[in-house]
Amino acid sequence: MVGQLAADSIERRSGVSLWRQIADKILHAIAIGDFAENAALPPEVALAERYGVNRHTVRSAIAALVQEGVLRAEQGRGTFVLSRKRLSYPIGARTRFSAGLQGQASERHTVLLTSSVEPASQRVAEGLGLARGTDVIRLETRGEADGRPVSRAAGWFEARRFAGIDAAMTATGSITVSLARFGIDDYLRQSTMLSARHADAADLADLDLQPGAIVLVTVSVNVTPDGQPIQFSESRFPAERVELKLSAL
Amino acid sequence: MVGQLAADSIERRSGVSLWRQIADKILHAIAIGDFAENAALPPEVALAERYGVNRHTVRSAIAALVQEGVLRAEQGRGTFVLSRKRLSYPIGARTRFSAGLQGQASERHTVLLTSSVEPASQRVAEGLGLARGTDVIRLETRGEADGRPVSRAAGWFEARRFAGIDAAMTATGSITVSLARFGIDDYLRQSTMLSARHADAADLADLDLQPGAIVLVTVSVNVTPDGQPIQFSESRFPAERVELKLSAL
DNA sequence: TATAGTTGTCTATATCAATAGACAAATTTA
DNA sequence: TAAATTTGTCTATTGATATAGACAACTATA
Repeated sequence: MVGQLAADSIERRSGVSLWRQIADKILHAIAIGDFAENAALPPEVALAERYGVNRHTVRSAIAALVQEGVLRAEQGRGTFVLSRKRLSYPIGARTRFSAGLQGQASERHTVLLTSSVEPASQRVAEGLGLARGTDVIRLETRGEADGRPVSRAAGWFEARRFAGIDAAMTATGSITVSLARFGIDDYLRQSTMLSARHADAADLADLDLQPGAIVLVTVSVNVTPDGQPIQFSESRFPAERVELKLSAL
Repeated sequence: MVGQLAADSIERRSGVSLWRQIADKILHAIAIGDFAENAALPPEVALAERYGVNRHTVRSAIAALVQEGVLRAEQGRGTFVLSRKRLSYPIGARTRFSAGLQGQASERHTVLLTSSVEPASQRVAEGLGLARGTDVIRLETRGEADGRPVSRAAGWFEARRFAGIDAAMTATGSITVSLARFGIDDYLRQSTMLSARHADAADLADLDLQPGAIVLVTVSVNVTPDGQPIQFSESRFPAERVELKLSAL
């Protein structure tokens, strides 16, 4: 006996199919460490009995997770866990992407996907303390750990002050280093709003998720030590691969 | 024109039904303030066209939200928004339940549901720095704002040190005040782990949710100013009614 | 080698989810 | 009052979801 899946029941006529709910439960069990890497899942008939559903329904759930790269099924042997526990992503006053993931993933980096200049929307202007419509630079980035996307972020900077930050980001691959080129040696996370929702079409593509997944969303403002706003950002994290560790803000 | 719903598409064959996805989108739009209280939703045919689905599918989504108490439909007139924006629940070093919700809800309180003594599980023991199996008191509470549940928490305290905290909680209705009776004038949130998942059967009952809803889950340890653990807790928040505001120390 | 245990595939059936169209009922507006 | 707009109800059909049972294919082990 290796792992223990939650025995609580599942909901019918909920708008969420039974196989999706069971897949979520298996993901959760793996995420909290109920199954070690390469551990065998209970046989399909046992899972079916535990959740009170047909074996084929369990198979649908497993098929989705195999498709997702979480499980590996071997005929005659069993079904095995491929992926490790969720990454624990730190959120704090001095959160820096790669620093906090040390020891959890052997390889990690941030990719700049697109950059553009646009007029500040209402919320971006509010966050940065600018007039609405002021030109801002938008950087779209993706954070990856061991080749899997673990975050997708959009960051906005005042265009006049940070002209060329997109090039710096491309060259250095780091927001922190890029900001240093503009004389920002230190910055703090001023405020963070946190919510969760179902992944939409953009999330599915950006984070390589399967439909029905859940994303955590943070909206935050970074400021200099003297309180001057420099960056407004919205980040999305796949809840099945990441949990957030709130440290001293 | 009053509100603006996200134009992005919805996912078919995802394990999450179209009506559930549309209900989620409407909830989100209300939550971020796209619709004022008592504002009219676009007519069903308009919504159906926007999402590329049949009118009856939109009606299923609306029916679920009416059932949930979020919308009110009036034949011949339209469909109207009942509930306000999400509560912004503060999470910080000194988070106290009711203090942070001032101004967002006219009435708020914490109800003690059950209390019991049990041997500490592995994670509770770890969090409190006790040996596994040590007796701990478990308090189950529900936070309500304007009559609607906004949180459901389980808190564990060392039984020997905090004997009678359940009675104090019943009498005072406040964890903070109860702890003061044991000489704890101040305490800090040491660490918080944050995740999100689909609501299970217990969440549905505890938080008065509809199947398919999403809950935010925090697991945290409170300590005295000199670092001594006093409380281990797990809280669940309905993502459709609450967002978390991570504040500074 | 035989047997038990496991995943894979097939057929069949019932129920839920989604589409389609028509019209009724209530409200607002011209 | 008449017309336009909107929600409510009904029937019918299609596709996805879930159940049920049987058996094949593969693996490990007695």
